[in-house]
Amino acid sequence: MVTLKQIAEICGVSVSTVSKAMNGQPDVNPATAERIRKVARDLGYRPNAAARSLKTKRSYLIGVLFADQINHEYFANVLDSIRNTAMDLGYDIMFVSDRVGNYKMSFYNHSAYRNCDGVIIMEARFEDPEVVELAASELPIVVLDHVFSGCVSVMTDNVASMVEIVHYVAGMGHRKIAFIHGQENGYITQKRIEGFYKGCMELGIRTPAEYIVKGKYHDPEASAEATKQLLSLPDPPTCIIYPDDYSYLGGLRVFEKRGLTVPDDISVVGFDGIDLASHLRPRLATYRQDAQKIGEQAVIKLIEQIEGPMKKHEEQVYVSGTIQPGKSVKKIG
Amino acid sequence: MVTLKQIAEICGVSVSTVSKAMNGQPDVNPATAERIRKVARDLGYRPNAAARSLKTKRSYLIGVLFADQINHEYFANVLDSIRNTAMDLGYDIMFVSDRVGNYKMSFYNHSAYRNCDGVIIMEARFEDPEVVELAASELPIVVLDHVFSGCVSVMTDNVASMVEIVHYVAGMGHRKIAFIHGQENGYITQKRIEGFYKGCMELGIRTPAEYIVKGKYHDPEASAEATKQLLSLPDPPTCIIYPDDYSYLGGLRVFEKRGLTVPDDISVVGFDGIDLASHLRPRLATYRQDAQKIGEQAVIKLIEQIEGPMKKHEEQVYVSGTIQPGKSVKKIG
DNA sequence: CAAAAATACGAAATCGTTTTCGTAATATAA
DNA sequence: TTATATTACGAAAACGATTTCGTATTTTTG
Repeated sequence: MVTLKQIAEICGVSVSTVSKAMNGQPDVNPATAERIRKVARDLGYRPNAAARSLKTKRSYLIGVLFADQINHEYFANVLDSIRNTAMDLGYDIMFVSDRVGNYKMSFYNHSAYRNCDGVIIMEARFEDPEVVELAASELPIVVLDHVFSGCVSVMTDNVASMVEIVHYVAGMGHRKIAFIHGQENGYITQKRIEGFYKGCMELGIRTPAEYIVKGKYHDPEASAEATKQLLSLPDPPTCIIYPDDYSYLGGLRVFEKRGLTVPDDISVVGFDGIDLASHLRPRLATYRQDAQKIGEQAVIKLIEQIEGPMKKHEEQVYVSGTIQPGKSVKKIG
Repeated sequence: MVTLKQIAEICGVSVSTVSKAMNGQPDVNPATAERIRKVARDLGYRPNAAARSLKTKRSYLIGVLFADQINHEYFANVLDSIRNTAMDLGYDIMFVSDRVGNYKMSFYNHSAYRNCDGVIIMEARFEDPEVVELAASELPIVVLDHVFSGCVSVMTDNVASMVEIVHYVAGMGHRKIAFIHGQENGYITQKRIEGFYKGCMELGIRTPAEYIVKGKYHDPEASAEATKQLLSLPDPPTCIIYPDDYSYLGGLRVFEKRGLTVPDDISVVGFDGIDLASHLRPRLATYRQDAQKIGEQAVIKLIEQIEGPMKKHEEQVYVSGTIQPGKSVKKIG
């Protein structure tokens, strides 16, 4: 491994000067600096992150907290965007776990142990005391799809998105609109339910309580159950909004079994706007969350806290998505 | 930040002794060690990865090279397994990219810069000189779905899996079996094509060249194209094997448009065995790759090279998958 | 031309660990 | 009891960088 010291010896200067030359410090003769850099290049010098981090207390490492939805296309897309943006801005991404081998280590301790400059909390059990500890720590944090006091949050405006969906569906003539929502304890679920009500209210649509049933995100089984429930209502809905695109597969299954065709017999809308939705026939109408931008904002807002004058603070960043029409909603009335 | 020095002062011992106590070295009085550890615990001491790594040349960090298929369910599952296994064994996972900010840095240099103890290459452009450089470096490497000389590879036995699929399909009475394969330049594609031929050969099935058409992995569009091509053959196949489960969606679309029903009019088989396959109706018959085990083996084999007596070497590790029947193949004849 | 300012560099401390080697104190063996 | 072995600890060097501060030299200014 080639070190600054070796370069210094070859160039006949001190280690300090080499360091400065490599970092583009002003107090080194341009000619000398160039000579040093050339030698460094020729020798294949590369800095040592550990040494640098030890001295500067900056690791250029961003921790990412990811519980288990890694195989969810939407989250995967966000993660990918986080990775790309971080890379663009000179940071690396590391997963933060709650232990190191047999040794138990809280999320916060783990992040600190690795000298992470900040952490993005995406997809975690937000009530977990360890997650709360992390959020409340002095580390710069960005949370996705949740709000922690004192932290920056980045997410789709869930109220607005549901309002949009309701408007879209109502615009197609539907009045009997059902909503299968995700886990009730989640922040975004609350907001989406709120948005659903709001949309209905704005349009003067009276929605019976039975039209709002609980399901689970990314879970076709749960959606299948909920769908059956809705279909067996004395006055079933003409349109069902699913927790997300993927879980709609459960509903689809039920329709097929009962000989119902989408959208002729029943209209449906998803959420997320993953590629899957556009490969289904009929194309699934959905609300496309801008995963790319959400990941981007997460990183930008995190680095802002790390490098900028504005330290850790509370802020909500909403990234707008868009209705992606599709053919799964029938025009009626 | 609590350091060994502070603990040493409080306990009235030297830094060396504290270090030894924390690491369970034998040359420290058990009573003293316990006393030190208690103080450390009370103070919330946590080691500093950078300092440790700088001194020991071991980072307990595994680099993962991931080009862009992160939103592919199969890869996501492998990644998840890698993450879990690494965590179990005391390692962290970091993505390795080919630059740091504006500064271009090869995959190898990046891995070395971060002191990665080893790198798992999953899903990369294997012909990329930088990937080749990384594979050829002194760093312990494990490659997935590809073979590099001098490196450990972990993958499904692609020949055997295709043979199994052909046997399965033939066992259902099919003789006219088509295969849409992925990108031809890939190692696994070659192997799968080989397996397909082998299976047909073993069963004395004469497959016309037109039954083997090229498509792309994870790409429904390409599969749609290939499917059309197959269906318009004078003597079309009774069963089509797709590059993977996801890309089958493209085929499905074509069938629906033409009014063909699976499996009554046409039988199909996928590859991967992702959850999606089991949520489709009819359930898609597929070859389930054991993503969990592949990830596990990748990490185990990597750490074996890092810690074990057996240094970097060449080895092929095959993880067997299983046929997952489904209802998409009709019993005929 | 003298004084002040700017330039270019180096010595040395430091970051938080680990590890080697030396040594006093104690325990064991002869 | 003396010689030897063991135990328990510490001093100090090292890992590879960054950074502060001091200083000799050169340049600018009045």
